[in-house]
Formats: sequence, structure tokens, C-alpha cells
Amino acid sequence: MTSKPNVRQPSHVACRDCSLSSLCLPLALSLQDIDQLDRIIKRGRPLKKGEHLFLEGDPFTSVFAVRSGAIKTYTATNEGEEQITSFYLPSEILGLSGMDTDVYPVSAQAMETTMICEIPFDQLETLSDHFPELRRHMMRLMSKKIREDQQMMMLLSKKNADERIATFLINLASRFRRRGFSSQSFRLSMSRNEMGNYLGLAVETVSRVFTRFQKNGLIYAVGKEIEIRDPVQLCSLAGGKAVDIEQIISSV
Amino acid sequence: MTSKPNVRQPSHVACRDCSLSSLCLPLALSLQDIDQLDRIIKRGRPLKKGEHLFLEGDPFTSVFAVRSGAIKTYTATNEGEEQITSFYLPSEILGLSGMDTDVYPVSAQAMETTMICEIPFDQLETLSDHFPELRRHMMRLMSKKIREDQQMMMLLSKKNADERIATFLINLASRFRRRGFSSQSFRLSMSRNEMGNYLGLAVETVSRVFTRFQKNGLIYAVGKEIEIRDPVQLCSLAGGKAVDIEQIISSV
DNA sequence: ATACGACTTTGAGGCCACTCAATGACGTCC
DNA sequence: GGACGTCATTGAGTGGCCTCAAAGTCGTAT
Repeated sequence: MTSKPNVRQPSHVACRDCSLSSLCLPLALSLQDIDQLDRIIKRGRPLKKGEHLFLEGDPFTSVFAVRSGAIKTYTATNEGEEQITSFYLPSEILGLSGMDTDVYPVSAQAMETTMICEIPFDQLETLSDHFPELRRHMMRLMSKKIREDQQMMMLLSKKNADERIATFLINLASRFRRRGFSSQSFRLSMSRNEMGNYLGLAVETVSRVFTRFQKNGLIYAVGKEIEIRDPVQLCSLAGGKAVDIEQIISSV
Repeated sequence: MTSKPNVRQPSHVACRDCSLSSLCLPLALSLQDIDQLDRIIKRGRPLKKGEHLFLEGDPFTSVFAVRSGAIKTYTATNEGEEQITSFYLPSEILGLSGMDTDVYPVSAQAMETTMICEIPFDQLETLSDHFPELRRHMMRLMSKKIREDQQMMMLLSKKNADERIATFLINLASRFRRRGFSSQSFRLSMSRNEMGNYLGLAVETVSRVFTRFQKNGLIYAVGKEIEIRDPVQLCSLAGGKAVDIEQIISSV
């Protein structure tokens, strides 16, 4: 009934023909070098909703790029509940945080039907011995992840419920936009529960904030379909730094 | 009046003669290769308490290793307050998160008199072209940082005040121990205010928890001097995963 | 030694988000 | 198409931490 924004794609598309290549790992490589990367990439069958890509504690063997769909990573709290650590959208790379322990420190699960490109890490390392740009790109990826996590820490330690959700929606919007989707209107791949879990809020709080935002004309939400009605005010609530805000407003 | 655990060290010590080499960057190199790393390292005068190593927005030129003392990194919230993102102890490396933006995303400030080894990044990259182990080590460093930040996100989104402070103390203790200092008794280099800022708590809450911990015999604290009296219960409060706890208990 | 500023501690009161509980909507599988 | 389970919404009440305020302590500089 709800729309299906992610059109089913053929499951084996070479990097050079992939619409995401300019956002993904290949961006570090020239056209002729891309084929070498292409050769080591494994493209499995699509993951169904709920299927795992890897489990916390599994030996670290590969990093993964999302080609379509969406993945969440999570870890178990000491009470055995799940704590979501990240959401990954198409073209985003996951698995890098396992590098220094030889096991994945989180589990990765598909939130909807998802296609994945798997890049065996030992082969990626060998390849990057010959392509300095490739390894610089991987380091930049990790550096970026560190910065994003620190933004998240800021959100968790300083922002209230309204600000957290505004930040989350604006962040999603700008990621959709980079991928060529609408940033005004999109479909959330996560439940309210997952959103709250990720943002450090109870489900009920998420729901109340959504309702309030809708009453105030900031958004229009039906189930998982979201429309951003007042990006300026939402950004202002999100309350990043002025420079960041302008960048995001212009993109919504 | 309080003790000075960090004995003043000569300001120019070669990596091969540095007591921290087994924890720091050189651990990735063989003895003869260390000298090549040594040659590119700049060792400036000691930073006095309050002096900055770099400011948010400064061009990214170097990564830094703490040789003695302690550094905090922080960023400004949109309300102009400071949000501390990390504390760095001797042998720890900071500055890597600036890699993908070409500017440092945080400011770095000395919390006490601090000696620093500066490693110009372009030269480090050149060097790592010849030493695969060195660049693997840098990637592991970043990977570790990502895992630590995610632990921190967990702390901020799920733990209460008692658990946050227990976790913080246990974490400090195990870092001190790795460096050959006592993990039962040490000196905090940060104020209650800085601790609260980092942990997402008000100063008053930090103070109250310290008082309560002391009443319950978990710790003994006079000013910045801390003694851990009941590491088992403190770890249990910190509530990491069982495996981690055991590791930490045995080290306190 | 003394005085000042910065940091810490303690108390009182209030608020935001959580918990618990119940109803309502959705999606899915026979 | 109906019944079920899952997810989302709404309400009432509570509690943990924050805020504000004041007193106490420490460190330092004169």
C-alpha cells in the first residue's frame, strides 16, 4: 500500500555501471581502476527484512556497501536489550569498526529488503597497497564516521526530545537528497521504536513529538511516510551550527 | 599540596627511548624503522594548563601524541557553551578526526602542563606508503575510536548518573593501568564541571554521586585524588558486558 | 598570612521524559 | 475478508536529574 521508492534493481551491477559509484568506494578510483575493485566485490542475494548481514562477535572479514534498502547496526546492552548504533542508506559503508578487534562489535540487520555489496577486507587491503587514493578514502570514511558519532554524542548529551527528532529528520533528508531522492518527502525505513532507541527516547515520546510537530505544521506524517513542511524551523530546532544549518536548509 | 604523579621529563626523547613507545604509534614499527618516524616528529615546548594545541576550524596539519599531562577536546554547542568530546592521556593519539575535512572539528586544550609529540600528517602519509603496518595501525586507531565513541553513545542514551560515573572511573582506571600507573588510586586531571560536561550531567549531579559513592564505600575521593575502594561493585554499576567487566576487574 | 576567585558541595523545588496502561490503526497471513 | 499480532497513539502519574541559590573549600597570587 505504501509506495516502494526503492525500485528493484538487477542484483549484479558492475561498479562502473552503478548509479551510486560517485558516493561509494569507487569515488576514490579512476574509471579503469574501478574494474579491479569490481572484481573483488561479492554481490549476494538480497537480504529480506530482519535478516542479518553479520552478528556481533562474528569474525571480521569484510566491509559492506548498501546498494538498496537499509541496514541498522546494534549491540546488546547489559540488560539484553538492543541498542541501535547506526542506520545505513544506499552507498554508505559499514563494518569498518570491526577492523581493530577482528570481530564485528555490532550486529547488522536489514530493515527492509536490501541489496549489499561485500568487499573482503584482506583483498581491499591488498588493493589499497596499489591505490593510495583508495586507502586515503577509507581513512576519510572513518574520520567522517568519528565526526558523525561525536555529533551524535552531542545530540544525546545536550538536546531535548524535540531537538533530537528535528535533527534526525533533517539528517535523513539531507542524506536522501545526496542520493537523488526527494528530501522533502520520503519514507522512514525504521519504526518509531527503532527511532526512539537510536535517539535515546521512549517510543511514546517519539510519537508525541511527531504529533506535536504535525500540529505545528513542521511536518506531515502518515505512518512511515514523512513530508517536511517547514524545513527552516525544523533546522532551527535541530540547532546545529549556523554554517551547517544553512547548508542543510538549502538542500531540503 | 597534592602529589605530582607526572614527573617532569626531558622535552626531547627519541621514540626508541620513550617509555610509551609500546603504546603509541611506534608499536607498528620495528626498532630500525622507528628512527624514520622519529625524524618527522616535532616536539615543542610544554603546553601550560589552558593553552590550546589547536582550535576548531584550524587547518588540519598534524596528529598529536600526548607524552605527559592531559588534553581535552571540545566543540562549541549552538548556544556557545563548550561540549567536551574526549580526554587524552599519555600515549594516546588525537587529531585524526580532522582528516576528511582538512580542518580540526574540535579544539584541543591542555588540562595541565602537557608535553606533546607532533606528527605532520603529510609526512606521516608518505612514511606509511612504505610501512603497511604503520597505516594499518592508524586505521586500527580510528576503528578503536569509533568503537569507543559508540560505547559513549550507549552510556549517554541508556545509563543513569551513577552508571555513567562508575563507567567513567573504571575506564580511567584501566587506562592508567595500561600506562603503568596505579589503577586503584590516581589523580583526575579534569574538574567536576568538565566531567559532568563530558558525561552529560550537571556539576551538582556529579558531586552528589561522588558523595554517595563515598558513603557507600565504593570510592574515597579528596578533591581530584581518587581511590577506588570497591572495584567489583563499581564495575557492576558500570555495567559493561560481562567479558569486559572481568577484564577490567582483573586490571583494577 | 591574607584575600580573592574558582571550584565543590548541599538543599529545595520544578520540569521533562519515562513508565505503565489502554485504545486505536495498520499490515499480514490464512 | 476477517482475525491476529505488531506498531502507533494518547493519557495519567511518577521520578531522576536539572536549575537556582547559598554556603563551604581549595588554590593561588599578592
